[in-house]
Amino acid sequence: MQITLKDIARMAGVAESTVSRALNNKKGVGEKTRKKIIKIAEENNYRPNQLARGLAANKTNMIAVVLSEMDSPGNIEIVKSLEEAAEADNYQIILCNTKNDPEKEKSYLSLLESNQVDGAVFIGGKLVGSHLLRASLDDNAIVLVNRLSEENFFTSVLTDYSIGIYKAVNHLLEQNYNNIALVCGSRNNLIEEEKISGYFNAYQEAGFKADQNLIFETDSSRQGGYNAFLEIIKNDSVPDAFISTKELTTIGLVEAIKTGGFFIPDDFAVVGYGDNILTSIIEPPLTVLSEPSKELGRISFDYLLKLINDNLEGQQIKVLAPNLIIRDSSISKYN
Amino acid sequence: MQITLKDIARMAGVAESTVSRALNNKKGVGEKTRKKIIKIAEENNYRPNQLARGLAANKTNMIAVVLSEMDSPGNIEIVKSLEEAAEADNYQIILCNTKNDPEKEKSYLSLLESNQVDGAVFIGGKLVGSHLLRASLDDNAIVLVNRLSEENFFTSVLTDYSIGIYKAVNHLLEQNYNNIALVCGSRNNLIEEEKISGYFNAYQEAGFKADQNLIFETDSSRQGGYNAFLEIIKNDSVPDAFISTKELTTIGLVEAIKTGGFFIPDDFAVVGYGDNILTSIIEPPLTVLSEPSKELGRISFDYLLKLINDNLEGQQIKVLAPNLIIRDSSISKYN
DNA sequence: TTGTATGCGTTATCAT
DNA sequence: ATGATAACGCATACAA
Repeated sequence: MQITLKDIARMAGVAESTVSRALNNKKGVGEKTRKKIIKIAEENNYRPNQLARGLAANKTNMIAVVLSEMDSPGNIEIVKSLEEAAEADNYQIILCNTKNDPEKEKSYLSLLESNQVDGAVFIGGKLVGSHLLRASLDDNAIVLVNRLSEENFFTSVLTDYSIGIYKAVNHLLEQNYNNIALVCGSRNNLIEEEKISGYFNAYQEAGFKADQNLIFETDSSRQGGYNAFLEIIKNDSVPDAFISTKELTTIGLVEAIKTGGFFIPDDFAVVGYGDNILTSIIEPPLTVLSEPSKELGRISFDYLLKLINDNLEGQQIKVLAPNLIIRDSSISKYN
Repeated sequence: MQITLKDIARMAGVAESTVSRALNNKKGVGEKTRKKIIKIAEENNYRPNQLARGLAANKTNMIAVVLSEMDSPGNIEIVKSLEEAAEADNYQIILCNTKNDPEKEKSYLSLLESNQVDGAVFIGGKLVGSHLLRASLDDNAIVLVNRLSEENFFTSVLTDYSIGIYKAVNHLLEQNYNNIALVCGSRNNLIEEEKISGYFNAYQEAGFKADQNLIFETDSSRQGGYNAFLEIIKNDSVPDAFISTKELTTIGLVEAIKTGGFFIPDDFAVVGYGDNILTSIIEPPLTVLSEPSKELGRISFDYLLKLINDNLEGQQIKVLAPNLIIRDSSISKYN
């Protein structure tokens, strides 16, 4: 059995409360007794029982990080960044993978409701469900990352996909690609609608007419991107460029193009998503929209911490713009 | 404030202990009262406070997963698999990233000592330190994954790197590559010694003489692999094949070769490490040693669960062999 | 400065 | 079958 406060108190010949104060650096303890207590604690490798501490103080120093999917390098990057921020503030992270299953999300939410964590950040995923809404009413500390919804009462940190796609389309138009296909996720997700609006905005501003038929929905997997290409080239009007808006979709799309015997950017230009190791090693080097993963992680933890400590007034929404990193895959040779 | 057992008890007009029994499906509760209690609990969205529960029952249903590095796709894969296994058994995962810092490892170990988690699995990393040893004496539930050391008292799940490298060398020799360079990590890690022994074994068995000078140490990063190649070609005797034993090193190595204007496998054959998306999209398709990540995760959780429940007698060591997946990068055209 | 006492929300051991 | 009560290990308000 572990050694407890009581044991230390007995050994030091003082009361438990004194030990508690001494070990938590609270004032009201004589310097001599404090020294003695700390010495004894160290000698015996005393570790406060965090459960008891949490129960008494109503604080666990743990947060839940709820991931919609673990296959996305960007999401992992966000988690890494969150972990660093959390560690600096002495917070532990409980990792939750929902695989986009709302039921799992609901069950992980009970970590909050059962006081196991002080707060939670939800990364990605679909619409906010009623379970999340209720959690917000219960005044829990919740931050949303890259998740959008109609009734959003939550503090959020978002990537501005609209401006991102806008930049990408603009760039492609400048390179004289005019039939730009947009490969995105299911439109029942508001985030995808954002992308589409950026697409139309860019076309409109440039004075071109966007073609509704060049927008393709697919799931966010590698296979999804692969299949998307196969579907697209079945069309009457074949595009001359692709914008892929998810990380793995991008990979699959490029593979499909190459497998089909086509060349990038000669036959098709490609703008992918995510400045990660994948898009940096695939050939040709890919022009991508780069998500500010580090910032997303850091800022969301900042917000969460403030929410936990009641230092955040009202709903905060931070929107970060992705960068367009231009590489070979979108540079027309006929310019 | 959350609703508690006491509240439910009051509403149902029974004692707290009865509520506890009813909600935990323990016997000794009348069917009618049980139904009534459950109904009230559900109506009020009651969530047992896990801290209190853990404190009383000395069980948290949480485990720590301590990662030496998060940049390895294989490690992430292990975590995913662990998460699935854990979720099935109603365990939560606390994610800990040590970045190979022994101090951090030590601090994460206190999660065990402070009763915050029921057990911990350590993935990768260097030698077992004295802190871990002490933890083992304290009878904590600990499982080691892909970590080796002299004084190893721990239940472990290991990849047999020796046999892996052996297979790789054998394969390359068969393809008539005779000067095989081995790129591995620092030899102060026993796991790396394992690799080297596999290398020598294969050479010896084939009746060839292995060249000590063809073994190169580098860190496990992409840059490490890149630099390794640059160093190696400075040598008098240049190899005709490479075996890279880490995931990111593999990527860097291939990049260096290609950047140098060389071709794979014409100028150099390459056997990489890790059957992940990276090695599947890099060109040419890479022959790799495939680590059984899924099994590593699953089995380590199995062991851990048994340790927690005192169902594991003695020290268990499970060794899994990696597969050699042969693709273009190691197939000689002159065969 | 230090000690006493109480509570945090459960589970578990006794009675009844 | 049910209830009263004592732990679990700590923090904290209050008393001394």
